[in-house]
Amino acid sequence: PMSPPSGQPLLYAQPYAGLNGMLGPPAPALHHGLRDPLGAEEAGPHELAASPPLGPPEPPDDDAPSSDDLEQFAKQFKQRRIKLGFTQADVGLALGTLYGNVFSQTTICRFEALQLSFKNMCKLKPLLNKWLEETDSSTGSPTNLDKIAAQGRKRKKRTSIEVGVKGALENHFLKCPKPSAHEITSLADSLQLEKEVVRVWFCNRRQKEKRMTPAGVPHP
DNA sequence: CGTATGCAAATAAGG
DNA sequence: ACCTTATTTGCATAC
Repeated sequence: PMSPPSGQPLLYAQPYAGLNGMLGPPAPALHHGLRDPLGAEEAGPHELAASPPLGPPEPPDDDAPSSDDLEQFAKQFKQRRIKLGFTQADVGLALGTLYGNVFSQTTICRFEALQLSFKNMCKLKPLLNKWLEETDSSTGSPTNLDKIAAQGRKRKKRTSIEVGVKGALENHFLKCPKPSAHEITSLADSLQLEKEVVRVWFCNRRQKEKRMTPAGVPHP
């Protein structure tokens, strides 16, 4: 009586590293040795099949990389990156001033370590590949024209909420998990936070709550 | 110093 | 305009 269809809350499954035998209904217990302090949780049979070149609504180019392709690319990317003398942070920044989306050192790090979801990896690969070509090739790339910042920064900077403020929010949450728009505005004002930040905080907090409370507790 | 990670903001997509 | 669920990122800080 649980596990709704396609229900896979928290934790991203490990996409690649094709080590999953495709079968084995109730016989997991096999995990590769990787950084995975948590995890060890799986419920959704995820068929990681290489999407064939077939596809109805396939956007422009962009073939469907296989897990192996990604693995290989990531490895090669890191190797070349280092050879060229760039740090992960450098790359993340370059992507920003070059294509508009900045990425953190963290993300580049995870890409190289294949620690992102399959879909996410596919999305970032073209970007990193382009940077690599741009930077690598052209030994003689004359003066690298660092374009204007062109802050196409699309993503909002992550807000760091102070512990004290966090406590206050937590307090309110206990009293009322779903405050009205008005209450949120008022709370945001008193805590000196943007209303949107507070609204999202509650959304995320509710999500966390569900995650912590396994289904149920039907009748205590 | 550059890299790896835990926790969790911010976002995406369907209501 | 806001919620929910699922995911993508990244601040902070531990290696």
